[in-house]
Amino acid sequence: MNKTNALSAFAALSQETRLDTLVLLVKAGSDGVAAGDLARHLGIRHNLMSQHLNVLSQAGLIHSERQGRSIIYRVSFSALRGLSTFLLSECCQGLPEIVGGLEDSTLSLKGAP
Amino acid sequence: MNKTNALSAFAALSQETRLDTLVLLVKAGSDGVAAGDLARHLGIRHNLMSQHLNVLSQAGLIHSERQGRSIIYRVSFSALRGLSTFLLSECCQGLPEIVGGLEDSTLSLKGAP
DNA sequence: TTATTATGTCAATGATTCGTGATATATTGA
DNA sequence: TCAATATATCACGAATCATTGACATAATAA
Repeated sequence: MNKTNALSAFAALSQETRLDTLVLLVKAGSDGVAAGDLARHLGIRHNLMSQHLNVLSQAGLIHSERQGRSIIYRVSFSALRGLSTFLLSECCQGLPEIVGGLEDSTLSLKGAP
Repeated sequence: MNKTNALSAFAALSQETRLDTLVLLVKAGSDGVAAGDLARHLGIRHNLMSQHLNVLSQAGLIHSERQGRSIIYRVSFSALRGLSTFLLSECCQGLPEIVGGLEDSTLSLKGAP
């Protein structure tokens, strides 16, 4: 994840519908979610959904795969990991004042059932 | 850091000059940097710099303080920490596939001289 | 094949954003 | 006080973005 990728990713996540979409896809995990289901969940039209999905795709944050007449979208774990690393290492420079102890606040989630 | 704050922060960081500005301010730490020095460093006009600084301020990512005729800008450690937590916990849901082992890649920086 | 379902693409429009030029405010020094 | 320095604000045009409506494509079912 270089600066250009990160800029695209930040831009993609700066829009509420797209941020909501990403969270839905993260929660769905490797199952993924069909484009239509995403649109229904978010209460937006299918063509607008399609365009937002395209932005997230271009940013490399999600991938898609056709399954029958549906198209299943899945989050890219590696891209999200890359973005997280970029934020912590490049932006925050790994400063303890910022990232120190961050592990704990995320570990609490990781341990939850 | 709630969703609205995070959206503003992502928007602020989706522009190259502003991302560069934030990194400069993180590197400067609690010393901060004067607005004019930032503009000179980044090779942009002072009024454009001022507007970008305003966007970062509105997003809560930086603060300013007048010092003589200069205005010193400093990064908000807590805001950056909040944004990092939001990304890891809310967006990535603390999934091990994404955030597992992230500590190590940032710790390596923290330890560097 | 025809109809239906699921999704994508294109063009248009209003809203927002980026960068510039001109002007205004605050601080310091002569 | 007057001039210089440092920064902010305002107004403008160009560019980009979000949303809509209309049309296109792909897969399945009748």
